[in-house]
Amino acid sequence: MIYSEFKKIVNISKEDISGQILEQNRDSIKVKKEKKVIENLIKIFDATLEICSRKSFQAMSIRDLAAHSGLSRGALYSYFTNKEELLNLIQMQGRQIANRVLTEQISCAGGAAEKLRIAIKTHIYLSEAMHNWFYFTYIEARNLSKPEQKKAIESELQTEAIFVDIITTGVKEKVFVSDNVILTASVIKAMLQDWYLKRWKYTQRKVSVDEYADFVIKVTEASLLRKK
Amino acid sequence: MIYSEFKKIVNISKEDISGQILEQNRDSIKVKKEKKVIENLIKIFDATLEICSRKSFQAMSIRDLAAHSGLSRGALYSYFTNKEELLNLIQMQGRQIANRVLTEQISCAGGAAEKLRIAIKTHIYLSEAMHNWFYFTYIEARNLSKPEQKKAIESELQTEAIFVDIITTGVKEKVFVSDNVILTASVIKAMLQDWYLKRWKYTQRKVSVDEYADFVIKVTEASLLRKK
DNA sequence: GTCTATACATAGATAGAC
DNA sequence: GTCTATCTATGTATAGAC
Repeated sequence: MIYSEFKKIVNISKEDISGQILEQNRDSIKVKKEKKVIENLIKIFDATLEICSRKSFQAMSIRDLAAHSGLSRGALYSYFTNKEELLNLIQMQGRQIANRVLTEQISCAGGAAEKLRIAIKTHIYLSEAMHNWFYFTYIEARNLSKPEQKKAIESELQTEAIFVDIITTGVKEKVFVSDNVILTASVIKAMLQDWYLKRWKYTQRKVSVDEYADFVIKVTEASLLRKK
Repeated sequence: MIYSEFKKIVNISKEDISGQILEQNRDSIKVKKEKKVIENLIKIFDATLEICSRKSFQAMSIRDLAAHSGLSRGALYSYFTNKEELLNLIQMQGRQIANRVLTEQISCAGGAAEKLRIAIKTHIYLSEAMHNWFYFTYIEARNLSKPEQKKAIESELQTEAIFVDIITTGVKEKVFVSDNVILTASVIKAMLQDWYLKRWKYTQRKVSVDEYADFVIKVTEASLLRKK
């Protein structure tokens, strides 16, 4: 799998899942024509994420969003009942895309060592293809409502659990050595997150996605594959 | 060095540096009595960081801050000219404390391998002792003015440079093996930051500061000390 | 379905009393 | 030095025209 191919898969999921968002939020979304809704939801989400890569969600006014999305302030309120709900919709959409792509990709790997490499690479590719969303979700997490916060934490722990599973299997199969599987998974996640949290740094230093992914794999394997 | 000792050093620096903050901001701070200023600045900073561990700086109103700090809204404006300046003061104070303690601690180490262990442990201890500040600075970074943002980035890169230096020395002395010193330093930083960014997770799992620090040291050494 | 105009709330900042 | 009262700006959300 090369990155450009990967990006296409993500974009297809994006339109696809905007349809699901409509289904799941029929009551808040006042516009009836499905085609119109999907088209405008994508406009609204993209504009929001673009603005929020520079300032916080709270600092983004509805006036800002209207200007950037091309819709008027009034029209925007046909797609969500209030600003907080917009936040929730974006969370929902992103999580659904990320989950789908991640599980799809990982399912087709063989042994634990290969699974680990693919999981790392896929996660980094994913956060590259959906960079604004990953950054947004991370940074806005504490501004969510309590129930939404809970969902975000669950999603975070679920991703971590994927790594815990892979490593545990690897230890059983005696390809990995680890005396603390959970901490190992935690620091892998920390390294994965750095890619989207400090993107300015890596861009500036011309570190490519693949270079970073390969490096994380190397560090991880140095720890897990080592002989005592 | 054990954590409880370390914490005392940080608290002494805190009062100490509030005095410096006053010197450096004589024109914005309208209150004249030095003792009063230091006392109230600490109240204001602590209250701000406490509130901002739960909501964003923008979401914190001056009314919130007045209630939590014990000062009235009017009185607060005797210590800063506007809300943004309060943000800058807190950045300034935190950076000065962190820099002082970090350089002090690292200076007294021997070889590269020991220096690396001490640098990792000190950074994690520091972010534990000043947790609210580290979290705040990270999460509010993009809401700073351009010049303040520049300072934050400099400070970030400076910390990274400490690790780059140590590793480079270690490679020269042939105690470390690394084909990409900068990426190695980057992922070490990522692991260090996870301690204060995901503190809820580690608290919940009852992972202690020392346990985490030792684990990060182990992962790092597995990568750097490995035989080809 | 989308627009413009506007009501209403919140929050930063200041003035003047104590 | 600190307080309360208040001015003013900004931003969310809605109503009603097109």
